[in-house]
Amino acid sequence: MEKSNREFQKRYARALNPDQLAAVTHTEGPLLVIAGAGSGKTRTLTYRAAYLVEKGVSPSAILLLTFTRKASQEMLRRATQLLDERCGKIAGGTFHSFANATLRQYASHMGLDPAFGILDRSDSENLIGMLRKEMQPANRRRSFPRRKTLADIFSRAVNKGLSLEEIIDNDYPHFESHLETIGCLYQLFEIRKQEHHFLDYDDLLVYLCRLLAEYPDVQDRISARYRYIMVDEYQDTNTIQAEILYLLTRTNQNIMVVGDDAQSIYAFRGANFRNIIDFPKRFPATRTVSLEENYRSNQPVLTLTNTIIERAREKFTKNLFSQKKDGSTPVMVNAEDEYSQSRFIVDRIKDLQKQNLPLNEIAVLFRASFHSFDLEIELNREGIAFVKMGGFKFVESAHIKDVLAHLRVMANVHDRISWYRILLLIEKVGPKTAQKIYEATLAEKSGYTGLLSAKVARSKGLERLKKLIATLDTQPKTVCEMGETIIDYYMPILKNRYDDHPRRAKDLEHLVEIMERYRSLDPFLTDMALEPPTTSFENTLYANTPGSDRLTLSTIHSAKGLEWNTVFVIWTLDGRFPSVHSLHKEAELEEELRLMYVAATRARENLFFTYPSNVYDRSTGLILNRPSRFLDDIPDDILEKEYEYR
DNA sequence: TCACGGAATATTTTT
DNA sequence: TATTCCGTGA
Repeated sequence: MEKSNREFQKRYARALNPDQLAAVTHTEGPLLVIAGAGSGKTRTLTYRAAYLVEKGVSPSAILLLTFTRKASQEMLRRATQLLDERCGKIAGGTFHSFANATLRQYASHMGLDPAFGILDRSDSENLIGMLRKEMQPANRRRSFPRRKTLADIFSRAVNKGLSLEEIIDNDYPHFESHLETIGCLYQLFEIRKQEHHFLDYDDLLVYLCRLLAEYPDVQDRISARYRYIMVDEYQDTNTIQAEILYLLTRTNQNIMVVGDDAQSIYAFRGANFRNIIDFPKRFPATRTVSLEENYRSNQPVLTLTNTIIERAREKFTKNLFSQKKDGSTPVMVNAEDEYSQSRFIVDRIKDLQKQNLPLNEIAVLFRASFHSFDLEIELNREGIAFVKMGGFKFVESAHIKDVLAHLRVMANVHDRISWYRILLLIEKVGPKTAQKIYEATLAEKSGYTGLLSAKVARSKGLERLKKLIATLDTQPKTVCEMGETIIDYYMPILKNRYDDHPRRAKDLEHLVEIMERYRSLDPFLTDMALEPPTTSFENTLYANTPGSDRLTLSTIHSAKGLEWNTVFVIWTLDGRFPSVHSLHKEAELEEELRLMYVAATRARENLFFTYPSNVYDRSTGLILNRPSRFLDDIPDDILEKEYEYR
């Protein structure tokens, strides 16, 4: 036993550097791992999961929490490769999926229907939009926030644990005059969610937190069950999530959190990077390990990124270093205007292609997704293939949501949002008619009889819907069969509404493939809300096709965790990046700085920044012509300046 | 009551 | 670029 244990330690020591090894083998008590960009964070988590299991810990006693389903799946997959099948049994998932599972189990404690539905972001927006319209007459006067903005305000208030008033004062001062109406709207939103047994993303966390805090017996049971907890991207947790973790460590303190305070870029969604800074205070026995060796970038890139992050006010100091000493100095380019900026990118990409660098190895990153519009035009003109990331997701697209809405009314007749959605697709049916029908379905407690009894003008479209609902209602079917029936019904609508219906029809085929994996409707719908397939059909197609060589365009947020040989960061213009919105708020300015850091640390070898001059900013009336303050006075030997690209 | 068209608007978005 | 929102006319 003793010998095999030493063997086993040696094996881990060979695969990891000393800091990584320290993190992996520290199993008892709180552990904070500060993992710099490119320092092997995922590797460390993966090895630690395998290490625990190899030591004899039961996989079901390990809880691995991440922010995306993909991240947790990937880690468990890699751990399984390292060790064996047991690693697949580790309880892994997102905070939200963990909350979902736990709340369904303990629904009665919280006064919830165990079959509660989940509202994704656009569902919430639709619901808010409906309520907004109902209140309309009161707010004619001045521009009232759009439904999306309202959803933002509500979500931010919950995630930051602040009042609506505080959020509006801080982030939306121009809506101050509407404070009262917004408050009413929020209450209506909360009431309607409860009436319909819906939880939105934020509710999942809030209810879980309350469950653990208010029911010590439940807290005991759950916290005893997970003896080892690991959390990825800890810098992006919000206050509620940190509280949940704290509550989960009641029976033991074997909690490991991994993150990089310098890469905290989600504060606008309520992430609180104080969580990582304050972790040692919350868990006084904390051991802290810093991973500072970078395996991604060459030293010139790291020297620059270290310089950038140097300016952050509050941080765990770390200084990344690399074994790859050689490389060219990052370059800052001043372009005459937006068009020249795009030309510069295109020209440089062509050069790189001539040097046989595949497009897959190049990315153009930017602060806001519209920053790439002009460049996209140029790329199209030049025939350079690209993918834009961070845009629309598969399940968020209208046609997918349309089909899902039909399934959702089958799962829950009271689902007003989905009823309205499918009814408004029908010609000659508007909000009023939809409302009448919805009320009739409520009274009849059945979609089919509701449609029959509603006192509305007959229409061809409605007759078709009646037939569809009747079929779905009376003939028991698998999820997949229901989906196909609905799609048959939906195809004429799709063709009518969208010019690009062939592409969208392919998405629907893909949806059917996904449905085949499910035996019943409820888990399917839950997964669609909580763990949706991340890529659109088109993207998966290209990602799997060898030889598909495309440039990546991405917002910096969506680029986190990724890397390329060559990275261009465009619009590094003061007022755009940092954005004018943040110039007068220190905390936000700090976040912009970290964002610049994240952008720059994506590059392995070549790193370019570009900014156009003489840009007129409509909102402030200012002419913007200075380079980003984050890069402005960096010495030439660290960041080379190339002036005036025309 | 609905459909349609033009104008306005937009930071970032793991669930 | 794409979506939302609102006014207008049928």
